[in-house]
Amino acid sequence: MALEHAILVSLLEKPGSGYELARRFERSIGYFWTATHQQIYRVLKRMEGDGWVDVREVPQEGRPDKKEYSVAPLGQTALSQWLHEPSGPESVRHDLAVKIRGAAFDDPTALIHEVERHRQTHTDRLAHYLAGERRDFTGPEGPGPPDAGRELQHVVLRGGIEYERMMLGWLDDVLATLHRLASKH
Amino acid sequence: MALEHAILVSLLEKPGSGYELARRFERSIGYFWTATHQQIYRVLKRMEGDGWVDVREVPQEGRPDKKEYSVAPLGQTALSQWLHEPSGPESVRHDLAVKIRGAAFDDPTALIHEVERHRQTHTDRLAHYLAGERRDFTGPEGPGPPDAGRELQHVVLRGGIEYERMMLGWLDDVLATLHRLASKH
DNA sequence: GCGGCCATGTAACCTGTTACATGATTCT
DNA sequence: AGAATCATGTAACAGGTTACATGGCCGC
Repeated sequence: MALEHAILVSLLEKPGSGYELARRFERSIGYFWTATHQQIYRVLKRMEGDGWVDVREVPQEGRPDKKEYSVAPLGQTALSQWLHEPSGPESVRHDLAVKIRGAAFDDPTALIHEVERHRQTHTDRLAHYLAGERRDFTGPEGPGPPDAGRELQHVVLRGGIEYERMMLGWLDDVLATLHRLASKH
Repeated sequence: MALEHAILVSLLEKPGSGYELARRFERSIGYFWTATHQQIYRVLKRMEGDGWVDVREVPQEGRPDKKEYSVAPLGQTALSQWLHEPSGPESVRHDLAVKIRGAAFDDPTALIHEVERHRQTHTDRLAHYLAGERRDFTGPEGPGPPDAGRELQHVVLRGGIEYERMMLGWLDDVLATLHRLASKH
């Protein structure tokens, strides 16, 4: 399992509460690892029990108090160990591909709207990624030391961007195929 | 959930046993939806109880008897209904991206081997997909009616091919980044 | 007053993974 | 003799999803 490790990475980048982690899993990290707040609270509690993270109660004004988590030495070790062991092939789950093959036994044209909907979400995400790239990764690299973290975050973001571009191209191919099938009958 | 639906599509393409389905989930269908045989037997039993599939005991010589499943009318209806409802955004799980961001807090160069390993599996898969495309989707379309099923299977395969190409490009980018970080210190 | 954000959780349930179990046949 | 393939399953556990629950503050 790797949710624990994703949380460790996020907390190393910046300590925060379960709620804040949940928000991050809807944004940056969520682009390659999804998790709900229930899942996060559950795992965080286990990690606390295992001594992977430290907790600090932070009283707040005007809003509920929060528990700020940060990575403990044991967590560092666990992460390092995980980084050094090979990870298997990722399991894939593409509803849309199943639907496209299933459409052969139903009305293929009925899928056009669904595919267009997906196309829209990928367009939006691409725009969002590109905005993030412009915001965080343009300008001079600075005269200081080359920031490894920054470079690595950037290359992951580039992966997201390429993924969205690939998907848009493929979805156009899918739409063209569906339209061809529609006109041929 | 869509494992049920993936099974329905597979059985519509060709009826078969649980074992045969498990094999298909290692090949063609497995490219966009993974499942183990245990999972398949469990779900198949539920689908049988729900009247989505019919079973036929097939005695065999020289090998164990098998149960051949095929889609029942209720299953057809269920599939059709699923095809017409929108599906949410797919949940993503990319260990490698987590590891890359995590590498900022460890030794980034240690990841090089892991990334190269992934690169190799993607190279292999691409070759495999391309071989499948040559085998199944070359030659004249034939003078007969345009086969919707064939066209749709092909467009899904093209998606797989584009995905692998994108991944190879990105992994090269990742490797270049890791090497750059390694040389700068 | 209503909806949304911040913040934390519990409980039930459904899915997915790993390990174990059996047994005949075919190939090397 | 040993390994691989065909064929079906059970059991235990880990991980993920959905629904429910609470409660103050802020803006419209």
